[in-house]
Amino acid sequence: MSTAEETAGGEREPWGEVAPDAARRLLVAAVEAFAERGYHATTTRDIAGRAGMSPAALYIHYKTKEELLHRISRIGHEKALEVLRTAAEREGGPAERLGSAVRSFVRWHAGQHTVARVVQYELDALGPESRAEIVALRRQSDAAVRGIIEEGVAAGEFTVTDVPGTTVAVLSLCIDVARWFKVNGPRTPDEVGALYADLVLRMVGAKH
Amino acid sequence: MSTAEETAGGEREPWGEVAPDAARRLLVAAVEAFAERGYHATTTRDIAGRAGMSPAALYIHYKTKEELLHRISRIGHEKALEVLRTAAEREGGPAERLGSAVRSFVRWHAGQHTVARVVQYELDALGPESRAEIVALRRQSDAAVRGIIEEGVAAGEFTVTDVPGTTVAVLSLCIDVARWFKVNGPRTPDEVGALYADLVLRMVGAKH
DNA sequence: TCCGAAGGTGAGCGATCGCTTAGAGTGCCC
DNA sequence: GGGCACTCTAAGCGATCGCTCACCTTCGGA
Repeated sequence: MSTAEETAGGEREPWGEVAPDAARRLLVAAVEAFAERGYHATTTRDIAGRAGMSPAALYIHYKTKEELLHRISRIGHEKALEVLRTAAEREGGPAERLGSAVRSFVRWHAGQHTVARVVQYELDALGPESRAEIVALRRQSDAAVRGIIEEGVAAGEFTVTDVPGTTVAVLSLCIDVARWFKVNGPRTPDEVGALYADLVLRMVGAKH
Repeated sequence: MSTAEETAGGEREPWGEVAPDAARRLLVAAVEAFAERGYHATTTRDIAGRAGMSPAALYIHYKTKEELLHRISRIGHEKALEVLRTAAEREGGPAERLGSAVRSFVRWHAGQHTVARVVQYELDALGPESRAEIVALRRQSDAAVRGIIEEGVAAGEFTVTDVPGTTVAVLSLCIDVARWFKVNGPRTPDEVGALYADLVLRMVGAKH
């Protein structure tokens, strides 16, 4: 795998684009709190406390608690989509590209599982217009995966009868990693990614 | 498939064992509310209102709001485990039994997706002792699936290198159905179950 | 040297939360 | 008919929530 693939999506500096410093610290604190307790169970006092600030300081940088969730969701989804696309658009046949996409996407959901948990499981807490924006990003992930599967079927490399259904299953499998992955568990994000890439290639009946 | 397999887990009368009538109505209302908005975003006034009662009536039948979630989680997990085991213990080879187990388990998570959503995604809202009880039930589901896969590998019918990892992936795939399944979507619970059974048999490299 | 913008705090407002209490209605057994 | 257990309601308590306001500090530029 290439170096570009490894660092795509800013896995090293997840929130480097957020400024100023206090706003970034609040956002990082919110990600931790939301991932641990969930959006509704997290208080603004808890977020501010984790960032080493008073409760009122939060409202200098963000209008509401929901805006914090919205910013986290949008940036997180964009990172995940970037990771997926970078791997999906590399050179090679459908099997190589699907395997690479799943490996990268899963590695991101495992390695950044706190962000991923918020991004994937707290969507309902957003208002209608914010949620619509995020759903649009999600559809692009779906289209990217479905595109490779369709290509593989057309090229005779995959044997899939229900392409939309298999696409949903593949994405569901990858996303749910964020729910069960534990940092102190028996597997590294890399190992889970490799396992899942193999499983998905079996699901689409890839010839090897 | 057998009639026993179709009705296992009380898919027709999900809360028939809960008495008296008012307690069951409150529990059904809580399932709906928790599934729609999440545990922490649901108020006791909302639950009582859906059941057509005053807020205070809730505390005649349940000590706290958390006890309601605990009861829902325990009963729901027991139903899901019963569905899984009934299908897993039927006659036939590993491939037939794994396919049957996945089909039934997925059909339950799709058909009872409101219950399943609460049961699978609101676990963190439970206290330590309640959560431990539920986690124990979940381990039994894991053991049931892993058992079949190990059997299939031993019999030379499956080709799986990482049995625990594949088991986690299979269960994750099935459980996450509760998150994305929509009643008015393009597929019935039966259809999703059939699709997923096929996908899982491919994942384990079942010979056919 | 003075000033205004920017970033921060302590105190607290109005609303709403989970939950409790006092008492009323109902049916069943003697 | 009287007593009692059970079920439910109206009212509201104390705590905590998201968020606001008045005020303080810091600092770069004219």
